[in-house]
Amino acid sequence: MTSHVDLDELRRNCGYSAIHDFRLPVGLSVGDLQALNSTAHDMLPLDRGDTLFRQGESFGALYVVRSGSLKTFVDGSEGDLQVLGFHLPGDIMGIGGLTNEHYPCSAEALERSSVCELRYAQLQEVSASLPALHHQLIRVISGALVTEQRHLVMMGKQQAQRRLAFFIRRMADRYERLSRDPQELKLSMSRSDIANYLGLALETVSRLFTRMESDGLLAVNRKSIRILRRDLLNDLCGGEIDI
Amino acid sequence: MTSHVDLDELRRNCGYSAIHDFRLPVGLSVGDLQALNSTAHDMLPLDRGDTLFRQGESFGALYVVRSGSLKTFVDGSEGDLQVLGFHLPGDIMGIGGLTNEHYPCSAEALERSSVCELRYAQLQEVSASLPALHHQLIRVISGALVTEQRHLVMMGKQQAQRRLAFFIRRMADRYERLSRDPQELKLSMSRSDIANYLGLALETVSRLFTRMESDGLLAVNRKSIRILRRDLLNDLCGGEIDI
DNA sequence: CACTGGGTTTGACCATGGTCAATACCGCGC
DNA sequence: GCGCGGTATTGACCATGGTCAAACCCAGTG
Repeated sequence: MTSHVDLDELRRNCGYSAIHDFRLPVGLSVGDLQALNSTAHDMLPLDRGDTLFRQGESFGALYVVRSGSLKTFVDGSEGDLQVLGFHLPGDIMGIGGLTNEHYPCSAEALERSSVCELRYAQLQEVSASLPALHHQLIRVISGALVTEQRHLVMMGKQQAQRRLAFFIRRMADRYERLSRDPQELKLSMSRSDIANYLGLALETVSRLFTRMESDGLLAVNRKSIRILRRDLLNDLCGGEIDI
Repeated sequence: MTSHVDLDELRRNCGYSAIHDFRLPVGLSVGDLQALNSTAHDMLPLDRGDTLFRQGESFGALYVVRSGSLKTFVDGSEGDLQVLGFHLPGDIMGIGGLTNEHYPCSAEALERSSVCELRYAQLQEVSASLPALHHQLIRVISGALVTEQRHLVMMGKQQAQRRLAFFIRRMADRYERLSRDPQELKLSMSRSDIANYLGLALETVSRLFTRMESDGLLAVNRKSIRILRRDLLNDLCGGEIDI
């Protein structure tokens, strides 16, 4: 088991982020964490619009967000594009590349962000001698799958407003996990990104924000969103967060 | 590497299905395959409507479809339900349960089907001594993630017709992989399942089928679909199958 | 400080596809 | 064979949300 001091030490370097997503409590000892940590390399910070990896590029590493945020998306041969997800600190990216040597989507920074790199070859090496880490890796990948399924459920909700409500609530949940104020969201992505993510038109999203504001549900100011009535938000979502 | 005879031998028992989805060429030797095979247990066949596992149930095993087909779906607390996928022979199910001890969705047979069970405890045991299998497991899970992303891309297509076209084409592709005739689909799921899967209304799907039929694209007879003009189908999808 | 430009909001209009309802079809058991 | 029940098709209607277009706001720049 890990003592507080050691975790705090790790927190300061890149490994921490990895640990955050390799969610504790895990079966990893302090030594294990240090081994894991040794596979993590810091990278130059990304500026808004910079690409971390591009769809089709050959796969080499997983990435963990340290600060800032990124989006992942696939683009079809004709301009059509689908945003797959938004990634906050602690999130792991590039998992889809594990199947077949190539990243199946692109990742782009939404604001100035830093990530660290887990070169897969090294990760494999380390985890070969650490069954706990191996299992943890599997859990993380499977977790990404479940996240994708949640996205799907959101897209299935026929009502536009429910989709957006769902989106906002999940953002708030993620903020809470990061021990940020879950009432006060700072959305780094554009309306158009949100719309695409939800399968809606950009204008619809904009309209819905103003509607929710005039319903007293939110206070919207550009990219800053304050949740005023969480209860009403939950009502809109309909159904609990069971999945 | 595996010789033909050995593969054929395995084909006869449950392991084959697993191998099919643990896609070859893999780094597994014949011995490895037999070890893998030893973890697979046949189960009593399921009848149409039978449940393989239920959302929320505690996770214990992965399942490989041997014959027939199943659907997976999540249901929210109020009647709303989302179909996540349809599973044909060779497909692995239950992967979402790896994250947190519980299946995040339910699985139900669409017709009389047989599956085999890979108890996870045993799988872990075997793969502990087989790095190749371990890596392969990771690839499979990641592959499931990518499949989910493809579903998402389909849901993102704004046009109902494009969604259905996409769906049909992917079904044909899967048929081809199973070396069935990819022109002649036997859809085991109901219109309502398809509609839900695509985020459409059941009536819309029905209408689209008849439209496509009168456009000379398909021949539709209830659950049997014959693809007459694959080229036109591809046109409808727009964009290539790049992802 | 004005100017420019991207992202955003708002409005008006209309098409796509959802809803409700009736009918048709097929398989199955009696 | 007949009737029944579930599934699928078809029709009519209308609401939601997409599209086009204009106005707006703020940030960054000269």
